[in-house]
Amino acid sequence: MASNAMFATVASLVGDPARAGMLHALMDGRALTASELAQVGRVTLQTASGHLTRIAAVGLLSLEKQGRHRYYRLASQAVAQMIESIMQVASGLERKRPLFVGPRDVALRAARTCYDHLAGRLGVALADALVAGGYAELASDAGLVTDAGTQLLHRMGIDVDALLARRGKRAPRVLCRPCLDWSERRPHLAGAVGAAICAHSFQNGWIRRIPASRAVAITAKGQRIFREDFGMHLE
Amino acid sequence: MASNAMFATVASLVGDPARAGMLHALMDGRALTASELAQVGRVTLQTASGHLTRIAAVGLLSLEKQGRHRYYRLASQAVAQMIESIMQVASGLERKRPLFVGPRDVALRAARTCYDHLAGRLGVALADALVAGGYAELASDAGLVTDAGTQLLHRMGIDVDALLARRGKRAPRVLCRPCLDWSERRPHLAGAVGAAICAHSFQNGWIRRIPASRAVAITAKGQRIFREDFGMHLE
DNA sequence: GCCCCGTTACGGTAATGACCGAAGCATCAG
DNA sequence: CTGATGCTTCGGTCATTACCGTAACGGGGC
Repeated sequence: MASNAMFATVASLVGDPARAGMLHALMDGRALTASELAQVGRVTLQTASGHLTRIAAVGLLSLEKQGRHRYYRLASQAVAQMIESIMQVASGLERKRPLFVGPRDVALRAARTCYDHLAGRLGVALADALVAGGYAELASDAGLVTDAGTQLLHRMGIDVDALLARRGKRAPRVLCRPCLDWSERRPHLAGAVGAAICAHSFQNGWIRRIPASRAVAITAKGQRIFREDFGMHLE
Repeated sequence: MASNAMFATVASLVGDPARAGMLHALMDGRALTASELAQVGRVTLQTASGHLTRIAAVGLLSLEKQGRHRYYRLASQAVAQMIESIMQVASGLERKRPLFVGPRDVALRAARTCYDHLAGRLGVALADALVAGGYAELASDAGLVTDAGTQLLHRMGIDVDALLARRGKRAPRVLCRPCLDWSERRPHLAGAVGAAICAHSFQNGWIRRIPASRAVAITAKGQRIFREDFGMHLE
């Protein structure tokens, strides 16, 4: 069984403030260098390096060397989902407090990535629009993309069928995972479909990353497409 | 936002071996007394009491007094899902090791509860049977119960429609959450539907709890019903 | 009244681990 | 080769915290 020891080890690895900050930063799915992670963790490079080797040794992070840089990224989707679920609990518990909202939070709340899919008001608005248009159904437990939805996505250039076939599709219907947004407290689209939409949005210049942050900005092109093609209400 | 501090606090609370053991024990969804939790955590009563008040103060546990006993239980489904996802990661990382399987593990692997639904070979077999019979569809991301499935459950005495109406049903279809089984590495049925089936199985004497464990035993009646009515292949 | 379950407090030990400075190793640029 | 950069490793300090004995206190149950 999942020995109690390993369970505690994993949790305690996440439980340190410096490491938590690093993992948090890695939640956008990209790979970051040790020095970048040292910054977000607010520790010196040596300390960060120690943390990173420990986390990687257990297997929560994977390492790829590139020249004299060493890039760390989350080892798997499972790790991302774990962090997400902890954030879920943490933000739920914090709701009592007089919730401080900084300027960086403003951008994060507007639109951000959540490992591999879109979150924030953008993510929730997208999910709402898909549901309202009959393109998707979404419950707290699970979601699915309707036939109309797969057609819409196909028109936009996302081939959902091919996507699921590549991943070893099991169900005859296109199912997807809802992900409760910690800032909006409403579900948005995650899973393979959510990831595909997010990746496609970057590729086609609908959104772009805001440097040194998980936040993303919606481009003018994106504004138009989200509004006209997806029927979204932004702001 | 979910402040980094609270995030780390929550994770570090789970990250202590004694507390991890207690939370693990609470994953069957029942409420346990402080002394029972002290036992599973392998610490004295004072130490356990300290841990418990700390966890409860943050909000991961809820307390209900009953006579001279104080029962602790997981505060919410979100907490249970968080623990589940950590277990997920931990068991995945441990797969390299020469996996020790004790006698207690045998029972756990056969059939157990996972907070509010069934897991282990029983849970997976149930999910497989529902899928094979066209009663459900299950992907790694999400799942749904088909019309045939709701009818089957209705015949067995579980009114899925009423259940979802009570919970504020949003989607026109009956969606449910898959939960990757850490011992079988295959998905089983979770969410509202999974919980309903589990509760109903207890009520009707198809299964019963094995004392001092999350494991459950399948009764003779249960054997028959699972086999004949659900078309399951047990063992 | 006494016993039981549980919390709380005090005092003390022991282990853990977070942290930084300085040195050591790679890689890249010139 | 040389210097600069990115990162790791080593050594040592310091703070945190888990843990237990002991003990007092408080309610419930009998």
